[in-house]
Amino acid sequence: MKLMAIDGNSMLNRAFYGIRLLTNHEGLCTNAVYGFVTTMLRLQEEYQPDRIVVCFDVKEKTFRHKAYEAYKGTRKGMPEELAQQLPLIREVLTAMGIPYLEKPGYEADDLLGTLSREANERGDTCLIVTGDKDSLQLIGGGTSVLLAVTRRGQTTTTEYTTEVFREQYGFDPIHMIDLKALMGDTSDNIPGVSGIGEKTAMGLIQKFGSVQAVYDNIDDPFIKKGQRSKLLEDREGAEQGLFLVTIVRDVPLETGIGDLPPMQMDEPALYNLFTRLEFKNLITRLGLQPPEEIAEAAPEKEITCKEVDADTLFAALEGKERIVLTAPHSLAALCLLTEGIAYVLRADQAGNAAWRDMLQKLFSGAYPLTVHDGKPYLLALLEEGIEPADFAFDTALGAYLLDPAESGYSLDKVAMSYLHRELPPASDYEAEDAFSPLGGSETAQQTLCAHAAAVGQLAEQIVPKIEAEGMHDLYYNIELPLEIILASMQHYGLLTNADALRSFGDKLTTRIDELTAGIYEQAGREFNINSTKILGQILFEELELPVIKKTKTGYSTNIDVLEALKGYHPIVGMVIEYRQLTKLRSTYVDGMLKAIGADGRIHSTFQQMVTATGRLSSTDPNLQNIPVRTELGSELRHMFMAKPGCVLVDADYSQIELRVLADIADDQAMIEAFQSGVDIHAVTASQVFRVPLEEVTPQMRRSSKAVNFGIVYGISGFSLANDIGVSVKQASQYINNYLEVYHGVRDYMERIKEQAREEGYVSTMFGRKRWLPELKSKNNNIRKLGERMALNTPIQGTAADIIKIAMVRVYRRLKAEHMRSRLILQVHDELILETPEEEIELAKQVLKEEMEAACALKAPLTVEAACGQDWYAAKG
DNA sequence: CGATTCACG
DNA sequence: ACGTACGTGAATCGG
Repeated sequence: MKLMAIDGNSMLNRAFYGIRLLTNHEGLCTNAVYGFVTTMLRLQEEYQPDRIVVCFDVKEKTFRHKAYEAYKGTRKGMPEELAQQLPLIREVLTAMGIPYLEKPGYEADDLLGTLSREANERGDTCLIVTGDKDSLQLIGGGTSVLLAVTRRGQTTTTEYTTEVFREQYGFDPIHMIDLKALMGDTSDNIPGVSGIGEKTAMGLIQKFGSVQAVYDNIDDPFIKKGQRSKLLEDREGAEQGLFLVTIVRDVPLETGIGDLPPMQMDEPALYNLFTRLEFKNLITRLGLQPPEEIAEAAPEKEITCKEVDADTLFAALEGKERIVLTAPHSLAALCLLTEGIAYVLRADQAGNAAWRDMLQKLFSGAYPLTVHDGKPYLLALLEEGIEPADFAFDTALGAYLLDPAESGYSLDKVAMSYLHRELPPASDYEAEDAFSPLGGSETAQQTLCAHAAAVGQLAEQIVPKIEAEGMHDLYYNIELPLEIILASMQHYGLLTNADALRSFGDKLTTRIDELTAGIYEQAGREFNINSTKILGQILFEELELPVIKKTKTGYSTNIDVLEALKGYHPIVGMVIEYRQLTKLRSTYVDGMLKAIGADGRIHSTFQQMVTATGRLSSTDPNLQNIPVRTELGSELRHMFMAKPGCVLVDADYSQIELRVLADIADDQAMIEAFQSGVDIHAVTASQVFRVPLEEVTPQMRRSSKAVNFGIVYGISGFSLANDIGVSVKQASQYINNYLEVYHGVRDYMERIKEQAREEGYVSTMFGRKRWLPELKSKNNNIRKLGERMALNTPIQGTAADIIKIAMVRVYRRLKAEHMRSRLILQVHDELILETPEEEIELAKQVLKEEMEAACALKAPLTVEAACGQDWYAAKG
């Protein structure tokens, strides 16, 4: 028989430090357990042992230890994130049917030693799995050691037999004890002979074989004088070392080898456990099935795949309640799945006009299409001049609402999360020639059908979950209709003046060249100004300017630091300007030029499934961070224009987040402040400083404005102080005064944190949810971060909901009134239309009305609209 | 590919 | 005693 005996503590440690922290939804750390299980499975497969047993340390603790540990909140020397995984691994082992041993007063080593001895005496072989070299002494007589090394998250093992060990160390494994006894080990509290290190000890044992033999031959000329005196001086260290290092091999065990049961997985239990731990790929790998009734529904349904023409298709789709659509984004082919039959159509089998007619009919809204990430299809249709209707359901959007903090909602990821299945890659059908008459399109069709089946199964799970979470309205009235609006915004794009952009860039370059020369001169040499590392050296080492702040890799050279250094050296001001100008040139001038399409317009991508709060984001290029705060930067906005005969109409909410806060917190004082004054920061100042509105100084207003912002983010005195340049004490005083006046806000801050802790999530006014596992973290900083998220997310998220509602309303109103104005941009609290000149007034009115009516807050929303030939002018 | 910096709301 | 404002995306450096 072959026994595999695993050092549980050593392997857990290895996994914990070798794999980045993983947590499940609830914030439970799982990386060590995950690494342990995968390593164990791999070894089981490779070595095929007849029995596996895992040994753990249980250190006896004195009362004093306990008190100390309670104070520290952790086990001694063990991070909490690892400690909390100790009970988990026992649960996993139980579910896997793998026995484990622990005995108070003995270390895992001792149990391994005893088990291996017993095994060898019975004539069985034993494989010890550990990361601890001390165990190498156990090799021999039928026992070998698999020594584990973890690199880049991968644990590899080397099998040490007597021969392998001898080859490497030059002595027998049992003398590992002697080696360690001489050299000692501070981390294990083994004294060793002081002054004797690894090299010397190794030489001595190789020559003499054991500690005893070394002392028996202490006068041997091989031993150098210095070493001899050290050895003689500290013989006690060696003796003690021998005792401490020697693994006990006769622990009285209740369980003998013969009693060990073979591994027997309790699959349902393991399924549940791995589901809780979110070990999705282990579920797949072990082929675990959900317990009982779901197990019946889960097996992949056989679907039939047929290539058909349009007429056959429409006849088959008539009256169906759900039709799943998959296709390459080019729409070169379509796969429509309904009631177990997948119909495939290919553009190359139809005439151009016929294909277009078919698309028009299919996407007209007459057929309830379910897709996964529909925006690319909508975009392709718009490019064909076809105006599609909303989809009936989009599983990607659903998955996003159910957990907006995930990183990406590609079909393969979502299928993995919900169906625990690996799908064939979309590249099978996204490839340019996937449906060319020549190419082997068999795979493309099959994958398309397989994906359709997966989307269908996803919908079966996600549709009811959206209902159960109370997200029906959020989903069907906000997110789903928004998809096509975003597609159309991307489709229209924003007209951009490339020539003006280039000449602005040239202007920047001229100045950048001057600055570069000036900076080199001041530094006394040429260097890469863009390199923070070198810039740091120049400023803080060569020019010896005071170090204000450090990053974890070196000196910080960010704008706050540079501003603080401005008075010290003329180079600083030049660097500040250099930074600003190069930023403008590379990110904006060059970046935008690269993005201008053949039609002279920039077609950004509006991402609907990225942010954890519900906001949109904009990429390739990002049009939501075009400069505005500085005079020079805002000039860039001249480059974004309306086409001839049109203007840009820009409408933005005034203080939407604060109004949302006033409403959510139901803070009377703040609601009144909004009702009474146009200048909320001044009104806040007047209330916080208890002076009449007329006597509010600019300084007071500035402070109040910073506090207003800070509150929304989950303020601290420290950060506010940093922001407005007063002492922490002073800043904390401001916050206190503020919360004194706005006690509804103070109550909200407490309430929301507590609620979030209890429920594990926060939600917006419209039912958007964000899970906050951070609140359960043992790490104080992470928990604090979680609290700030709990505070901020309902505010930022509700504001995001509101402007999304406004977008849907504006889009529908423009359509209903047959206007030619088009929504082209959204910047979080701002909407921009491209509007024919004759519609300007109407467009402003539509924007203002629909945006203000999007949500009736106790502090009512107000919108300001302006227009102009370009974005600069339209900003009012 | 992570870290740093900086642009926006 | 310690670290410190929410949410994004892009460019750049350097290991």
